Amino acid sequence: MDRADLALLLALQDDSSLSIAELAEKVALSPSACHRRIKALEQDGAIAGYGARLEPRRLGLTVEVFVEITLTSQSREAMDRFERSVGDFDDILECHLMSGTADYLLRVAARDLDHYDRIHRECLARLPGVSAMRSSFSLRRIKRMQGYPVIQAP
Amino acid sequence: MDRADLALLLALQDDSSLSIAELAEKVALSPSACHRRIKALEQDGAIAGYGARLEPRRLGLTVEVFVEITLTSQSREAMDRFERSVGDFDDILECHLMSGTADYLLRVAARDLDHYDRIHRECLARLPGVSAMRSSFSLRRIKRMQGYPVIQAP
DNA sequence: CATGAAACTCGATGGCA
DNA sequence: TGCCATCGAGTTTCATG
Repeated sequence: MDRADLALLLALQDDSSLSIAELAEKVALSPSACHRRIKALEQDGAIAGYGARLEPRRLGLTVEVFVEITLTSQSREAMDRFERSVGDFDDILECHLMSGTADYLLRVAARDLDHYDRIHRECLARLPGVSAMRSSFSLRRIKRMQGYPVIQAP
Repeated sequence: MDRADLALLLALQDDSSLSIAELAEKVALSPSACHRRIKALEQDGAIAGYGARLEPRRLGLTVEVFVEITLTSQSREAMDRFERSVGDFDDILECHLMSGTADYLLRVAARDLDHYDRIHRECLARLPGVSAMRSSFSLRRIKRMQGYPVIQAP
């Protein structure tokens, strides 16, 4: 994974609709070398896939929520059960096991507050072993996540 | 924006490397109709772009942090200054203006704790008008954000 | 006027030097 | 590894309901 690979990853993360020729120019590589490296990065797993970035507002999603969750028990079984359950609900977009006071951080999107209320009752409230739940609403998105920084190890 | 458009958005968000023919089959549309609708959705802004999903571990990023920030003042000027500053730092991947106790939620990724410490000093500490900052570390990613749910309005 | 089919063109792919 | 030929897919056009 050299400098050219990192440049490729950065360019592809930013815009994967570029043609091989355009990419090749950006990273100062021959088109064929470019093509081979991309295939290698895909096989390697560095590139997990390709997707369209959708505008949530255009999907009618006006509410974005971060939910901090504390479990009643931090036993291995309780956490396993909780994590398996998280996978079952499509309304939970993202989930992290966290350090600090809360145990988990969830991310949820909804059409409006009514819809979020429904998700809260039908999905979040059904997660097993939850002792406390704190929802924080995003009032406005200042900066959108476009991907991860691609930096060279020092 | 009818049912077929939503199905298209969902499919493209999930995997934009599909061919038009494959997409057309998925959404039960003719390839040409499929092509036209995608172009329309791109122009419409529903599709903001296309990108590769990179695996942060493969980029050497082992640390992912959510940072809650409180400002000293909630005046329009203070918030504007803060938000403009957020845009200047590439290390800040995402930023939301939040309801509740904290004012802003930031998302940061780093190679390791040393690296995060450096980001903390050279980037986060330089944000203007910050009165309190609380970092929560993601110990493990349970569920990855693949995009937004595409649902039909009721 | 919107839709589907077919021709065309361009870029991705694989083999070769 | 770079170049070229091939093939397949995206794009445009035209004909049709």
